[in-house]
Amino acid sequence: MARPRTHDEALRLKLLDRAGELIAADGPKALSLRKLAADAGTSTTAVYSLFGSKPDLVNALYTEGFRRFGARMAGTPLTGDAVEDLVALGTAYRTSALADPNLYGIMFTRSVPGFEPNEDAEELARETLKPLERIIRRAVADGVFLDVPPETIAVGCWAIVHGLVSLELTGNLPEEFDVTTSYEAALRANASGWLRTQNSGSIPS
Amino acid sequence: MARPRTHDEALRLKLLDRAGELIAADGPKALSLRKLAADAGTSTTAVYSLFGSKPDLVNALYTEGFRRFGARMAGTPLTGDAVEDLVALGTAYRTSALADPNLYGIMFTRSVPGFEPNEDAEELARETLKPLERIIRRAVADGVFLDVPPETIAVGCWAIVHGLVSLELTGNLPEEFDVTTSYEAALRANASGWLRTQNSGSIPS
DNA sequence: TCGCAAAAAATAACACCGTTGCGATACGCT
DNA sequence: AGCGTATCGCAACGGTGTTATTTTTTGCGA
Repeated sequence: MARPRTHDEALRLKLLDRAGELIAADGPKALSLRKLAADAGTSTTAVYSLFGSKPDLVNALYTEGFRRFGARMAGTPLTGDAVEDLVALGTAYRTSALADPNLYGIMFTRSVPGFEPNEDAEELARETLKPLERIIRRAVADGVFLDVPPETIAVGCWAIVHGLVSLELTGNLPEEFDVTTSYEAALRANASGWLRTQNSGSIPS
Repeated sequence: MARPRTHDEALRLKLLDRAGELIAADGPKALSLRKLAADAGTSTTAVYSLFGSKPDLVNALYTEGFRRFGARMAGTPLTGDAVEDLVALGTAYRTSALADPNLYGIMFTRSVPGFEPNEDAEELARETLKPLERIIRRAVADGVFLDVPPETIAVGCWAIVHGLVSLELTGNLPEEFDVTTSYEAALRANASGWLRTQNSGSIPS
């Protein structure tokens, strides 16, 4: 039997590229397969051959977003001081989000209605949080942080950065708010809250 | 000249009610004006007479959501202990969100693409956070919390609850995760991080 | 009471969307 | 070389939000 030619990799990249631009420019609502195909000089059917459907195309964007995000996280220099390192990772997280807010929306706030990441993509997403977990696990083992399940602390740290960034991106922060300074203070307060020496007994394990 | 009759309030409530049900059942994507009108036994144009557009209808849902949410927040009993009260408010926040996740999405995560709340709705939303600010302002004034701008602390507290709830609702938490317990621990750790007695000098004002 | 201006709502159209049959095409393998 | 199949353009289907037009309903002034 005959073998098909391989998928057109150049067209695939071009579509992903244009899709990213469309979303970055006018939000996820503005990503239409017809506009995308016209921009790329092809037809909507090509998208279905290359990706399967619109959600599958978004899944590819999601994956690429987490690849870049993971690289940024893994590349932040660490000092060994748990609190400082958590602040540093949190700052890298915000930098990533502000660099492409609409991509952040796809990755973290389900901003494209029909889309849910597939299993591979979710696995990749989980992988990017490994540096966070490593820091926390060691701080707990060293007795620097409270003796609670490291996942609990990790989720708490993820939540504060995600919450702050979400509020900032959706415009829910006060007008005269010094975001950068307050962001760092909130991260440091949150991380400090898990310190063992300062909270002996105040948080149940 | 002739005076117009007032808007049909019964139909207005019926449409809002059905819209809430549709969104609660199948998510914001499933809210279609045609389905909504058919359900209510009317036509799509009625929605335009009563609300103006689909985003305006969502704005009404948003407002109603914040009215209920604000009542829940204002109704939580407080003890006077800042940390405990912040945990209590945070728990009420989560309870509210879990009661109607899709409404929460409209209110806090812009889950309906074209929609942005109008000025009145945003003012009402800000109003619901007043109990939070009151607690923090007093704790700072009493020297219980660090001497940083109360808005900074308020945003941090809002961010942790919003972050945790968002992660839970989007299914980003680990499988075997005890949400309720960890949620409370994270809230308590975050609030404790702002205590003055335990963090003297570690956070810049 | 009645009529009339104006608001409300229905009908039907428009432009757009994601998706999918259907043909035509171009490519890899025998 | 030629067959078979994956790929892709065309056109259609059912759906969306919105709007122009027409009809109905309404409440006040005569």
